[in-house]
Amino acid sequence: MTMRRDGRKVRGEKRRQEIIEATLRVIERDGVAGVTHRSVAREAGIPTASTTYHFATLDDLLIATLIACARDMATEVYWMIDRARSREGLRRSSGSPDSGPSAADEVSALLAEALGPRRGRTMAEYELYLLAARRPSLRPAARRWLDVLTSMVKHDDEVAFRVFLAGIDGLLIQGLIDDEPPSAEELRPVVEYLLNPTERRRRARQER
Amino acid sequence: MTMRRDGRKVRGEKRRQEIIEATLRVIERDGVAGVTHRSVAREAGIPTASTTYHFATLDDLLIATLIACARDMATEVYWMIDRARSREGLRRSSGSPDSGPSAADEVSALLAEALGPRRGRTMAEYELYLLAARRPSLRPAARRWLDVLTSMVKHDDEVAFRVFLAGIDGLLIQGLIDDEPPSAEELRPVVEYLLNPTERRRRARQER
Amino acid sequence: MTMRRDGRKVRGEKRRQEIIEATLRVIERDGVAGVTHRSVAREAGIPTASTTYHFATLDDLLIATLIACARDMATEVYWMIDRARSREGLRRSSGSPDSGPSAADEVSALLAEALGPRRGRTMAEYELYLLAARRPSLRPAARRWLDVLTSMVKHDDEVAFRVFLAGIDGLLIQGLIDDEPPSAEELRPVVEYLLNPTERRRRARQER
Amino acid sequence: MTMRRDGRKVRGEKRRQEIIEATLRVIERDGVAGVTHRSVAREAGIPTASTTYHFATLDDLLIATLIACARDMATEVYWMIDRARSREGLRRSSGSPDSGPSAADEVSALLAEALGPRRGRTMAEYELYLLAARRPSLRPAARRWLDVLTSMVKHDDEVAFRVFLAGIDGLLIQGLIDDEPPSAEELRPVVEYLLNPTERRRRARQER
DNA sequence: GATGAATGAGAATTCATTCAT
DNA sequence: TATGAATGAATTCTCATTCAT
Repeated sequence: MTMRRDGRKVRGEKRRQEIIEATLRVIERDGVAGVTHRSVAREAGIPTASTTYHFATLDDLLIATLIACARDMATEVYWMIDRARSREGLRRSSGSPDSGPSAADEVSALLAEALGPRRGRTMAEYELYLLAARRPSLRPAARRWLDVLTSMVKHDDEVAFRVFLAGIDGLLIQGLIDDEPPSAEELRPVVEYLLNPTERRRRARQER
Repeated sequence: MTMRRDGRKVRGEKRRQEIIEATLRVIERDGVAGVTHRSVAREAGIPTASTTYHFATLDDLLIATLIACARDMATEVYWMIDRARSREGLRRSSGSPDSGPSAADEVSALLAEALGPRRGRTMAEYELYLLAARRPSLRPAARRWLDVLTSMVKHDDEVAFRVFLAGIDGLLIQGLIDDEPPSAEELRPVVEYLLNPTERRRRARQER
Repeated sequence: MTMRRDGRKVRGEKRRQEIIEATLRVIERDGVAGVTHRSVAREAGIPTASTTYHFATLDDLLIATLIACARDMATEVYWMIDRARSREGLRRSSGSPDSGPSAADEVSALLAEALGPRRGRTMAEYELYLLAARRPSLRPAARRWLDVLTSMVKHDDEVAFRVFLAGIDGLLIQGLIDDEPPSAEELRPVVEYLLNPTERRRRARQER
Repeated sequence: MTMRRDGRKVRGEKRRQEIIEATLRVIERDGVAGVTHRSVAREAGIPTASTTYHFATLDDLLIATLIACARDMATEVYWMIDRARSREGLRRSSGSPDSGPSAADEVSALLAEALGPRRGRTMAEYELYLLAARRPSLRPAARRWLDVLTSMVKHDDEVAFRVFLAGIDGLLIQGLIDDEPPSAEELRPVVEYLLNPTERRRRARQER
């Protein structure tokens, strides 16, 4: 078994990646409606025929791009949770329960970022949702981040967890139509509320 | 002195309405991407030039349609709340606190309807959100239903109310990418939680 | 015989004038190609149907405008010559042959103005020439200024006069494609030569 | 090692030439205003999309065509002068100063031809002037024939030469709005005057 | 008379896709 | 494999013109 892969294939794969990245940039800038073989080729600085060669139909291109986008998003969520756990672990072992940012702080910051600097990307992700609403084949991709979260977070309170997931989506989509993107501070109380019923309960129980 | 308006203007206004309604049907069926002067004219059974006459650019057409859509939606929410209040008033005066559907039942039913029979319309509304995300001029329209709710419902707990609004949006958009539209029963616990977390908690404690 | 004219007719005539003026502005700005019933109506701030009412076809509109333009131009040339003659008469009677601007100075200044501040108008006039080249009915209008000059200026040297007329047109059209409009100073020697080659030569000989 | 170029590019270039030639025919027939992607395709006997493929915008098409037209014109002027020089050289060496057509004869004949059989082409050239007046990028092309003449003809009298160039343009454009194209005979005296006013006057004096 | 509505025609342009090299 | 050329099919949009009020 040799590791040597056909150089052409490697290059081809690279080209595919370039195209997908260019497509994502186009979606961020102009929305899914702005995606054409030509606009993507223009964005990537390659010949039009190259996009049609690697993605015969526009659908192929869109699906590949949106799946890649969902994959990235899921990966990010994955690492985010992973980092959060590490920190929590450290915190516990060090016996300093109150130091460092709380989960609500972190989530608020992430939402603020999604609605501020990464606004284009967030819009692209919701266009993915909407496209998936019309095309069943895209639905698994659109559900990816929900799935990752669901699988990684232990949720003793099923309902509270579903509310949390819905709340995040609602905050994001509503944040997209605010005239000014909301700041982390503005979002924090709501996020806290979403995150913390359990906590509150736990605390409530401890208080008893 | 008569209020007689120029008959031409009246007919023109009627034609505009027809076009807007046809556009909404196209959006429900094929999404915003499916809207063209031609497809709308086809749907309305009128000449193409008639759509371009009344809405010179595609944007004019989309904006007018989505604003009309938002207006309808807001009106609906308005009446919905109004009916709910009447019922509550009746219930109170009749002294039968437990009869009739609860608020959670009603909201769950509405959501299930939005994701089932009225799925196309719901998708159209979220396409409005997304378009508004890119076009500030559409934002007031996109916020209409939020505004109506905010103005009509007394919310002593600001944060809980914001969570409720976000949660509804999140449930709807997530429901759109479910393979099977969720039933009212599946939605009910989450809605209940959104409507009255404190209550829920209290009950939960009592059950223990 | 009463002077009372139908008020409506008067107003109609005024409207026609407005339209023609707006058309000329459009030609100056965008060329003959930019003239449409609609663009003119837009420019004049009146309903589209008003332009089609007063000028049923585009040709009617263009012809009327270009004839008006030619009329203005001819009138201007007429007064220009008239003023020049008055001045010359004054100068002669006052016995001061060298005071005041020479004919060459004046013509150079006029050309510089036509190529500078009045560039748009000059382009419009040459568009008239070109349109007249294709439409015999416009030719008399296009020849107006040549005719006025021919009829007003006594030209003992027929050939020299024809050279003068051709030279002026040539200078103007060439001036239109210069990157910088030529100044009166740059034009003066050529104009002087066109106006009085014999004189010029004689002087040159005397200087030797 | 062969110079073999990609056959596709060769064919593409050929197609471009065909389109440009068809465009020039359309301009000669109907003027710049008659040029549309469709009319040109019709004239060339090719699909409409082929014109839009090779010249994405109408402007690209017009500019390419008018530049080609200017190139042709300049080339013609070049050879014309070249031939004139050869003849003059022959004449001188043969010691027969008066035989053959004079320069004035030749220029008059050329002008008459430009206003008669080649009228369409001449109009096209002046449409180039006018388009160049509005678009700086076309000006170098529009000035081509002036430049060629300027560079090839030795002109000890700068002013007289500028008058000559302007006069030619003036005669042509005025000839275009004559009801009957002027004959070479009618043009000759003026051309003679333009070519050699000094000489002419001197001769006139000697005759007296 | 003036003007909004209406519409058939056709403009430029863009596109997905196919083909040949 | 990669890419220019090519083209049929739309798409948006503009227009001249007609008609009814």
